[in-house]
Amino acid sequence: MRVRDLPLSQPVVDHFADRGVRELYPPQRAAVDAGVCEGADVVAAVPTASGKTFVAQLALLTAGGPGLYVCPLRALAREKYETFAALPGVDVGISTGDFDATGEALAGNDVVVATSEKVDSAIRNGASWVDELACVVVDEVHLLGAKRRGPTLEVTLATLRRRNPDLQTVALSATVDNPDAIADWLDAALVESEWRPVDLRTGVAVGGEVGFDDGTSLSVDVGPDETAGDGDGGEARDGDADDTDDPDATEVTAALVADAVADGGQCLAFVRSRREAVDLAERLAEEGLAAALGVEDAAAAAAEEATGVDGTMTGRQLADCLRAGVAFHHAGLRSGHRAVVESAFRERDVACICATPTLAAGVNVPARRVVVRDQRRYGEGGMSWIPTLEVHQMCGRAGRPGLDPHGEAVLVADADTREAVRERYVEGDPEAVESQLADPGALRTHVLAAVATDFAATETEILDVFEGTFYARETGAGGLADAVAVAVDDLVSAGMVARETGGVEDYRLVATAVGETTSKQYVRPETGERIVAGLRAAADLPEATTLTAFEVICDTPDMQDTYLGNAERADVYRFARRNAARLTTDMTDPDDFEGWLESVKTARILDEWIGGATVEELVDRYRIGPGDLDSRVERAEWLLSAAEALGETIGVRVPAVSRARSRL
DNA sequence: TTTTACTCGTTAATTGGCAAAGCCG
DNA sequence: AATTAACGAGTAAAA
Repeated sequence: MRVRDLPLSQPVVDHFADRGVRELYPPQRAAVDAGVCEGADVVAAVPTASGKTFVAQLALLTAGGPGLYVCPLRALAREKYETFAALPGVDVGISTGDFDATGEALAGNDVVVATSEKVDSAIRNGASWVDELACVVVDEVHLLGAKRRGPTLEVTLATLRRRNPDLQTVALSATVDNPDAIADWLDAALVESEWRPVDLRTGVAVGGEVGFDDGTSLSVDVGPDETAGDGDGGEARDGDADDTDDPDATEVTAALVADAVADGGQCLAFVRSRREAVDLAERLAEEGLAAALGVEDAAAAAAEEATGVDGTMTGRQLADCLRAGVAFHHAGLRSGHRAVVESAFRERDVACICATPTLAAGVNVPARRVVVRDQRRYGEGGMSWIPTLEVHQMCGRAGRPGLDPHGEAVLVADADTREAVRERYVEGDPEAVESQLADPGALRTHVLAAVATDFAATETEILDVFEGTFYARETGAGGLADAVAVAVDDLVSAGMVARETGGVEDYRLVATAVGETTSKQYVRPETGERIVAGLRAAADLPEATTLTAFEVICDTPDMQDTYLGNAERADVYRFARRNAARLTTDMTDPDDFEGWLESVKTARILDEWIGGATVEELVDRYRIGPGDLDSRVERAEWLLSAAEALGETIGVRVPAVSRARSRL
């Protein structure tokens, strides 16, 4: 099947031909056969990099009206926006929390790219363009199994489809265990495929020996390379002979990376934590990878760029690594640093990125070889195996179409774990996607939204709204009845929703003014409640300052918490005591004292930030990553604006809130 | 004999990432 | 639960 036989305009066909796209990949052909170009609903469960974006473009280009492309990450939204904007004759708009490309009304665009939360928010705020859509494409739809964000995705999609029954729905998923359930939910045709444009072999490494799933094997030299020559024996025995006993996972990883780079291929190495990503990068910097790849100059240029971002310790470490042809990548990095790393890797100026799982789900950075050093991670209830789905996404980054003969994914294990790792990740299937809508917190949020937008005025009508969700299709909406009743009660006692007598049944549910503002500002009900209480308390304080404002917004579930080390606890405690007159919480009062102290720490950081402290100072005074500071500042802006709106709603003015906001 | 360097064992600290407002005619 | 950083004791080598 050829591109020029599809119902696309000539300029579009030429556009694809310019990029070497003339023939369809098998999964794309299957999607066309399923009717993506004729308005059919389709679910495509295919590996990453097997041409999902093209399927999305087909659906959006052939739909008889405006289209919406929903994806989970802002960085991905940007990437797709650029891809779509390159299509001839297509007006594209983008709408994410941090970025509105046009500023002009999104109604005029042929295609809008947005995150799911942004779409949800647009619906709550009554944006008109969502009702005029002819087609919606949901990328990474398996995310509806995610704890917090999954419910948003399924409720949003259900609402869109309910308000617009003719809407064509195309959902793109990673390979999961139950794509048929997702297809069933959407009454869509299922396209399932394991096909990839580049072969992928997956193997398990023990010591320097790798056994791949296709029967081939690979052997690399593991051992400390700083030993000048071997065989001097005698007293130096501890120094250089430890390659005889179990080499540790880091050394095996280093050897695997060095081996691939010697062969001209780039690598990604995944580890468990941020610190270990940095440590591994520094270890690999000793390997002379920049020289092996012949990119010393370009690597030095990238290091210069990284140095230019800021003067933090992290920045210096990154620059040092980049000079050696290595990089690390995790959420503690500022976006400027991340961008340098990503583009340097794509330009082939960097041999290896040592990363936490950020990179697995993020922007496109394919490599010849992927090494997954750690397969377990600390979570609730101790150390646990990383989900198979996630490891598969890491492995899926191996193999650059047209550049590598095949991709290789290597899981590092030891003799004891070899079989467990093989069974779980090489032979094992990814997990099934399960709805998280029954989670009480998620339900409260979406019940409030349904009431505040006038979609529902009774519990029965709320259940109708949820009728179209994945949860309802899997379990039956009736299963939600009790949970919805509890959520309504919670919202009533929180003052977000009121019961009014009259109407068809004996009472109607209406959102209170506070409930409505909370929903429109897109904060959780618990956050709205906390802010309202905090504003009232602040108004009574004799000396409410910006610190007061920060304390209120940091003590909400919408602000991420900041790690409070043992060494700092006493210090933060003294700080809280000193500033008791400016805090809305009585120190003897909070049930969750630890959590509150963390909030105070965050508030303190933000207050020093608006007081003129530099990133460098805050980063080493409070031991947080530079990127963490940025993201907290961003959230604070949002939450302070929500606080202002709520203050106006309840008629309480706290000047400190506006002052804090304007100084951020 | 004193000082420094290094090894080894014990204990304490630390452990992913992600999104969210406004609509102004 | 597991890994690593931090610390301190003990020992060998150097001054």
